[in-house]
Amino acid sequence: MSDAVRDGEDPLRAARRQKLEALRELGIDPYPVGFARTDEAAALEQRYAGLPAGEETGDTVRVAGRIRALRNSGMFIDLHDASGKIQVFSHKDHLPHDEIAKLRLLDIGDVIGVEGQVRRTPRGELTVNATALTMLSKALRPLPEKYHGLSDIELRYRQRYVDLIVNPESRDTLRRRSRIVAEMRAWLLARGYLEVETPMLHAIQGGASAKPFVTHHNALDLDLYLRVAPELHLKRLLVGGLADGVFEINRCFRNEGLSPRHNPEFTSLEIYIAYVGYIEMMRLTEGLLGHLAQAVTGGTTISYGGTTIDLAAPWPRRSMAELVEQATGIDFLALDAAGARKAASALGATLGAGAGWGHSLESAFALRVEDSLLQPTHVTGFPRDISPLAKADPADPRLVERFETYIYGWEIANAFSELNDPIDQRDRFEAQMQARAAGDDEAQPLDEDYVTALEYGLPPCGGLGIGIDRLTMLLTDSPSIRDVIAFPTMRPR
RNA sequence: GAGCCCGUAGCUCAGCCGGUAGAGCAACUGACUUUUAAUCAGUAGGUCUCGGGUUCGAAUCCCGACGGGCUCACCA
Repeated sequence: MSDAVRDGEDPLRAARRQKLEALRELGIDPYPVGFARTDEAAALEQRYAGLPAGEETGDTVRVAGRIRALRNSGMFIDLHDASGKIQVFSHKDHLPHDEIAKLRLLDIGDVIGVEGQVRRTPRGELTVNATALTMLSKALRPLPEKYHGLSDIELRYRQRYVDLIVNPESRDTLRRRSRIVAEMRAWLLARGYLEVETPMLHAIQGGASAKPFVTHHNALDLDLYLRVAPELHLKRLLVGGLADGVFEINRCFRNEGLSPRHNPEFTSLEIYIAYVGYIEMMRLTEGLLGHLAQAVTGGTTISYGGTTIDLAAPWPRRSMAELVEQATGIDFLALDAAGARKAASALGATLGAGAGWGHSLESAFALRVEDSLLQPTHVTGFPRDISPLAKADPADPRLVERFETYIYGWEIANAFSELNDPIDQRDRFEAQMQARAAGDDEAQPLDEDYVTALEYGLPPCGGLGIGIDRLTMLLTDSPSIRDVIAFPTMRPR
């Protein structure tokens, strides 16, 4: 009896441990260094696409991957690498006797290297006739069932490595996410914008209305916030003239509830471009998202959850008040703060202590309009009191030059003409401080240094933020944000 | 934070108006040897998430905890 069995280890793992020991007794290192492979599965499939069934080539290749299936006692092996599948044929006609004996020590899940000649079987499967098998990594745990795979949602997220091995859709989604970020970066760099990195650890939270995570720096004996947004630092770089357009693609952290559309850490693009206003940012949004859809799905018409969404530019621009009036018959622009509050409450809104006219309008919008904006729509006319970093609308002091782009009822982009008047900015911060004192713990505190930066002169600029996780959900038709995050936040088990 | 639902073998699932568990795949033993969800015969594998309660008896009913999903609230 092996140690494993004696220790009460699960018998499936014990069997594999015994095979591991058997390999070692044969003088085989089950975890050797490297393997000089010549080809990936997909490359072979492509190169030998014209090879007729039943034909042998005599071309020797070396492939490597994970055993996903063993048939006929190991005579046929499905070997999967990152590019695809290649079949391995282990027959005594090609393999020495002692190699054939080693087949008994192989398990589904093992990573092996194979040298052999390429052929296509009479049944049409591209195959490597193995002349040598090399154990590259012995797997001690069994893989999930071959047909249904791993469908337990919790296990898929907790053990993403298993999910990725057995579920091609999971691999595809995360690869598309990578592609989205790469294409986004390339598209922005091609337009001359500078990619930068700004602090994750903030002494003062700012840049968004959200609850932060707090951490502590020991040497400085200082509480720090994980950033809720990079906005204020990016605009400082614009003040400094580092470039006329700067962007950052990076993580933000918000200490809020989890849901199929919220993960405590998420990735956003934020970009600030000097000498343009929010209208230009609409065009940028349309251009960027259209390009990404094209790159990832091959077109600008996508399908999400059975809904067809047309991303072809231009997208309609509608003001928040107009949309709310259309949906409810209530013209918030004709109401004062008290009237708006009453109207929003009548629609079912629960408004906090410090809620003003803008909060009421926004609540009405969220309750009655948001979900209906399935096709891309730029929503403009945002209230000033919920937009402390946006430039006022010259035509209506209650509003700012801001828009949010809604797709499938979700806020996908948020942009404005950035407020660069340091005196106005200080007033806005002070209003936020009052809201904070009144109980709004998401109101943004005054960032004295940011105001100082504005006093040196921030060029007029447009800013834009896009949530990459939700965008990826849309472009990959993923029902949960956890599907597009490799390791979503989970409660420890 | 609230409501609803879920948790049975490594995986996918049956069993759930109470009588202490089954299948397929995976594993093991053997057969077969051009298969591809290989096939055939056999074997083994379970604190039924955990803790209480009701009961002669609980996977099953009740309560609580833990973990997960969805919805709502907060938010992107």
